[in-house]
This record gives sequence, structure tokens and C-alpha cells, in this order.
Amino acid sequence: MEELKRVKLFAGCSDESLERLLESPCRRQDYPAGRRMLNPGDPCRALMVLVEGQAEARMMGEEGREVLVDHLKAPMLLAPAFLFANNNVVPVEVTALTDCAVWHINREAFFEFMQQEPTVLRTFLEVLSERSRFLSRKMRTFAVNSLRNRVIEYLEANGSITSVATAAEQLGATRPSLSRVLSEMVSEGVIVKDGKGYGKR
Amino acid sequence: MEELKRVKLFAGCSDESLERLLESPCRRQDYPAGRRMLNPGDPCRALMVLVEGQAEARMMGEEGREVLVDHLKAPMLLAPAFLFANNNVVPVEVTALTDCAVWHINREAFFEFMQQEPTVLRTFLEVLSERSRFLSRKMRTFAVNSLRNRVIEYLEANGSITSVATAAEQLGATRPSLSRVLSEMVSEGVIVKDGKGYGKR
DNA sequence: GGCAAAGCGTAACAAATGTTACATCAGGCA
DNA sequence: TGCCTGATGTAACATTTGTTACGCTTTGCC
Repeated sequence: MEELKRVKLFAGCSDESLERLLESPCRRQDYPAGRRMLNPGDPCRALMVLVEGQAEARMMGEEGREVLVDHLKAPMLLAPAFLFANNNVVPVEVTALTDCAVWHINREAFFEFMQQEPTVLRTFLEVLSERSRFLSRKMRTFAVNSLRNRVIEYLEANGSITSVATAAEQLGATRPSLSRVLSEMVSEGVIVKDGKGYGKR
Repeated sequence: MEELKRVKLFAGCSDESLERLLESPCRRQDYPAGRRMLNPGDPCRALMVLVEGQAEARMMGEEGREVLVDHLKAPMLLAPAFLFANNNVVPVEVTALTDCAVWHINREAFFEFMQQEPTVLRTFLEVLSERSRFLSRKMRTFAVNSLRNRVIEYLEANGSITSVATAAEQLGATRPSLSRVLSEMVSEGVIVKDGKGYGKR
């Protein structure tokens, strides 16, 4: 499928090798906008490739608290880091923001495929490593940073805050709390308010 | 080396293939107890294998806050999840608790090796996936759980708290805070105090 | 037995963040 | 224009957690 070649992982693949991969038990699944795509605890037994649409991943706590973890935009892999775990369940809730399409590729076929395609193996290892960096950065931020410092890291990474409500979800805080902290930081000159939004400096 | 065969990753390897791997630029490094082994920001360009001793990994925040992330005990891999990242730096500070020895194995040689040894590749992918699960669980716990809930998860995972001070470091709280929460939970009957320590039920 | 050090419980206070409620403001639309 | 909706700022209060300090108990050691 041409769709798959748009994914970085399969970028350098020959057509015939991809066709061989797709001879294994695969399927393409559609999700309308707003539909829940994955629930925490769902097993991931296949390599999932988001080939169309956008989605968001959230983590939920016992007490109703939740965090907007990631924005998913085709083309990319879904939860690749959990594919080969022994108890491979998804830790997040994934919801379609727009109409989405996901390819499910048999795990063992993909494993064989990687062995025959060193480029794919290399890229897959890179993707996994990037996910680990992503997760460890998030963990560090939540474990040892106050909201103020999380705001600073957020601005370093994203440049500016355009939506306070969305940023609050990503930072694991409530909107009023973030709003207050932002106001304080502006009055202290740590950050600036630029038009409708907040920025560095 | 026989040491390496004790590592799960190389468990099923033939001697001659391992010898070939070790013909690449490798080295064994010793660290005395108490010595810093890795600093946050250090690059990891080689596969590091802890073949002797015990160590601990900590994450540090700007404000002096820190979290005891992991206890490392030979034989195991060090920071395997970051080996193939583009900007592959270690996010933690690793300190030797006892005298330690670490093998550094050339990354590219290891990559070749994995391609020739499907078992090793499979195990390595499993290890990476387990690390991702570990990190995402930690992240979730810090992002959406109060200290009380972190205590409950801690007890689910570890059975009991034997050292309040150590548990506080792992839970990202101060010792007095954890002590207070534990007392409250005991008086509410959520957990029990068994001898010198705290347990479930 | 006595002493020192380490680990723990706890109290009083401070700081950070959540909760709830309300007012304001801008943009879209009838 | 006027209304409605959504996003935001903010205030008052509650809750959680950190800070500091102190006393108690246990343990190991002399």
C-alpha cells in the first residue's frame, strides 16, 4: 500500500518487500472523529500505523485527574514502544480527533520483516529510543518540577502557549492554577504575554 | 567473556558468535563503590552492560528535588532504551552502590550482531518495551496520582515499605510528608503497620 | 550499661496547587 | 446591533505537600 510508504519507518522499502509484509494477516481499520481508538489496558498485539487523521493520547488517574500526553498525527506509529513487551498493554486512552485510519500489521511478520530489512530495523530502534526519551523527559518533568518549571520547559519545547486550557491539560494542572502561575510569571518578568498567548523572555 | 552470558540478552548465544562481537572495539570499566558512573547529559554511544555490582539511578530537577528512579543490579543493561536515539543522552545520574564493572560494546557491532542473532534481537526489543512500560507507568504515577495513590501503587508493586526514607525518595516526596500520609492511611485502615514497616490491607 | 548515630513520628507553619464561582472579553451569528 | 458561546482572569477558600525542628526509639559499639 502506498499509504504505508509515507511512514518514516517504511520510507526506504522496496515495493515487493512491502507487499510480502502485507501478505501476512493485516487489516485496515477506520475510526470516525471522536471515536475512542484505544483504551488503557488494551493489548497491542500488532504494529499499529496511523495512516490518516489525527488523534490524542491521554493518561487517566484514579482521582479523575488526567493528562494530555501526546498529539498523534498521521503518518506515524501507534504505541510502538509496547509492541514487544511481555505484558503488552497500552497505558493510554487514544481518541480520534478527525476521521482516522489505522493499519494493523502482524507482529511476527513485522519481526521477520525487520530482520530482512536492516534499514527498517534501524529506524524502528530509533523510534523506540525516541519514545523512551520522550517518556523519560515527561516523567522527569512531572516528578521533580513545580508547575512554574514545567511552564518554562513547555515554552522551551513549544515556543509559546496559545491555549491556556490545552496547555493546562498537557502540564497536568487545572486551568485556574496555570492561569494564576502565568499571571505571576508575567508580573515577575519571567515570561511575556504576546497578544493572546504567552511566550518566552 | 563468560560474564556477558549471564545477561539475559546474551543468554542463548553461541560462544563463537559472542567472541566475534567482542572483537569489535569493546572495553570493560570498573567503578569503585560510591563513584558516579553516568551524569545526566552524558552521551551513550555504546551498549553498556553492568556485569558486576549494584547501582542506583536518580533524576534531578532544577529546584534540588530529586527522585530515586531505579535500582540497578548486575547482570543487566544500562540505559539500553537510549542507545539508538538521535540525541542519545542519558537522562539520569547513575551512582555505584558497590564496586561495579561495566562492559561497553560498540553500538554498530551490536547492531550487526542483532541482525545475525534473531534471539538477541527479540530479547533486546523485549527489554526496550519493558523499559517503555516502566517509564510510562512512572510518568503516569507522577502526573495524575496524589501521594496517597502513589503509596497504594507502590505497595501493589513492592508488597511493603520497609524504609520510609527510601520509599519517600522513590515516590518523589519528602520523608516527613510520606510519614504523615502513611500515619493517616494507617488510622483510616487503608494500610497496616506490620512491625517496622507498612503493608497492604 | 552507656553513648552516638540513624531512622522514624510528629507538630507548626509555609508554599503550591486544586476547587468553586463569577466577571470579563472577543468572536460568531441572527 | 445585540446576543450567545467559549476562553480567559481572578478571587476566596480548601487541600496537599514541603520545611523546619524536635523528641523518641533502635541499633551498634565501646
